[in-house]
Amino acid sequence: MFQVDMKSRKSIYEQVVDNVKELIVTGLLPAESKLPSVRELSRTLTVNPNTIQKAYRELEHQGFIYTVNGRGSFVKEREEMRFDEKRIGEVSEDLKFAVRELMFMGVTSDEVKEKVDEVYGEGGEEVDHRKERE
Amino acid sequence: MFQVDMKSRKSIYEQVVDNVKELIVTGLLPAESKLPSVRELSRTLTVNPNTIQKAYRELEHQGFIYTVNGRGSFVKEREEMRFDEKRIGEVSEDLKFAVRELMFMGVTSDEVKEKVDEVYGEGGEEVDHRKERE
Amino acid sequence: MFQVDMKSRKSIYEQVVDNVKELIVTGLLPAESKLPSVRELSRTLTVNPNTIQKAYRELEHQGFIYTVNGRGSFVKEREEMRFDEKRIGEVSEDLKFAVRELMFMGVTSDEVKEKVDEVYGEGGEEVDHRKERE
Amino acid sequence: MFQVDMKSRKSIYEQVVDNVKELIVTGLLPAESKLPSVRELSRTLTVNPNTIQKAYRELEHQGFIYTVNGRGSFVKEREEMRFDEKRIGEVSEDLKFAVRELMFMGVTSDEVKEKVDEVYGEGGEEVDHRKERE
DNA sequence: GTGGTCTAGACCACT
DNA sequence: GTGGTCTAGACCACA
Repeated sequence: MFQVDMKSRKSIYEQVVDNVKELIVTGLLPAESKLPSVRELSRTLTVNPNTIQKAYRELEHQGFIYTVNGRGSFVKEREEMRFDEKRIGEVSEDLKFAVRELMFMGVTSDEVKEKVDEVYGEGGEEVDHRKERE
Repeated sequence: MFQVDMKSRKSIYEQVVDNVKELIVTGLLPAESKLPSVRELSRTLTVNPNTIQKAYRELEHQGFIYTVNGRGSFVKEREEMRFDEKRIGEVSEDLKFAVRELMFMGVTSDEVKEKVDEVYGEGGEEVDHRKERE
Repeated sequence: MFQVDMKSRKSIYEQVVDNVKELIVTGLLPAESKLPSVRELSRTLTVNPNTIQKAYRELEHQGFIYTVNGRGSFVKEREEMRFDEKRIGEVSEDLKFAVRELMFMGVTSDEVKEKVDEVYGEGGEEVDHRKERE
Repeated sequence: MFQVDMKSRKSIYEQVVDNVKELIVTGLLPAESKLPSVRELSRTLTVNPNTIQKAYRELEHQGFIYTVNGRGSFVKEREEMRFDEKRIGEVSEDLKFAVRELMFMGVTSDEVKEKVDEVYGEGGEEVDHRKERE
């Protein structure tokens, strides 16, 4: 479930951030579930606890998790993720950056939109919980 | 035509690389056209020549330009550039990662596609490379 | 009447301290009234008794309550509490610090004062202590 | 200009954050001015470079400064501080917390508002630059 | 047990 | 020179 690639160009803590984010966004880590403790994950991945803590703090900054001092870190409720215009702006920039590169490599606008639809297809059943329960 | 943003978190050499790529793909720098010399561009942008040197080496490495000792650097013929599927796959993953996060924050599929269109709008008339190749 | 937020970054014992203070200052816990016993409150809030113990000690230390062995803890007479100017000065500095940041972010003086009024609204009828002393 | 109190209950990095923030908000560190380098400030204050870096990163997260890799950290233009609702919400909570405590200690609403006005008085001439130039 | 902070010291990339 | 990352190991507060 958790993994880092020591050979990656991405820094370790960044990999952890993206890793956890992915798990949350795809629903594998549901709201209110407890993340592994800093020490535990650091043992699992055999990296320094400080590195994990840095990752967790970043996730907190980005609004994905919350941390309680003597108890651990937990996934935030989606409802409690305040609608964060700033963060949306940042991610939109990342998006555009990737789109530019794809355009650049000859990928058409329609092909990109197909990829977008794929994602909205994956998470489709997660988007509106009420639908599922009916 | 050439510009760098001193306030960006991106390193200067990376900005130069992206900048030149952009100019090539949009056709502003056509095949076989000569790039400014390292010294010249370093003066224009008021950055260290080493930085430009590094950017040109990277562009050569990525297959966009070629350098002839004593004469300068030139844009390759498009036929000689090949965009590998591997890179497209990697960037597609980046794209999906951003899309998932936007979806998670409540951005709709249509809004994402609007952003995609904005990028393809920037690029202008050069949107579909295949046309040219025909 | 008593409550703690398990998701808060504030430590539980700090929350209990603030909670009790609030009840005292708003008059919901009048002078000489008995506080719930450590064990009772720890059951009510489902937290460790040590945590409540610590909170009560802190409240005693700050001069809000007093404890009689074997009988329990009680709210002090207001005349016996004294709020030192030093503490008021410190909190005033915190206040100004926050106000400066809000000002910096473009929040107007009137908007800040609205927020102040909201707080004084919460407190209700107990707004002006001097009245009582007369 | 910069200082930390090793005896303070506040952590060192938090003191640095508040310290720098204060300098920025009061205009002593104008937009685009360069902050001392991580290493330099760490020598000045005789604390570990990591501690300073943590403080700087926090300031970046909060939108007060920006950092360029090989060049250093700089104060952001006020205009570039995107209107950050989330941050305003956080600081508003800090504000209310202080107000509650003041209310609690018998300070009247009007007295609090006086303090607010003091701050807006200090920074008054900074608020609208155009006024000054006329 | 948990997270939070701090130090000392190392290595890397970019300018 | 600059910041960015990482490690090892220590101490504290809180539950």
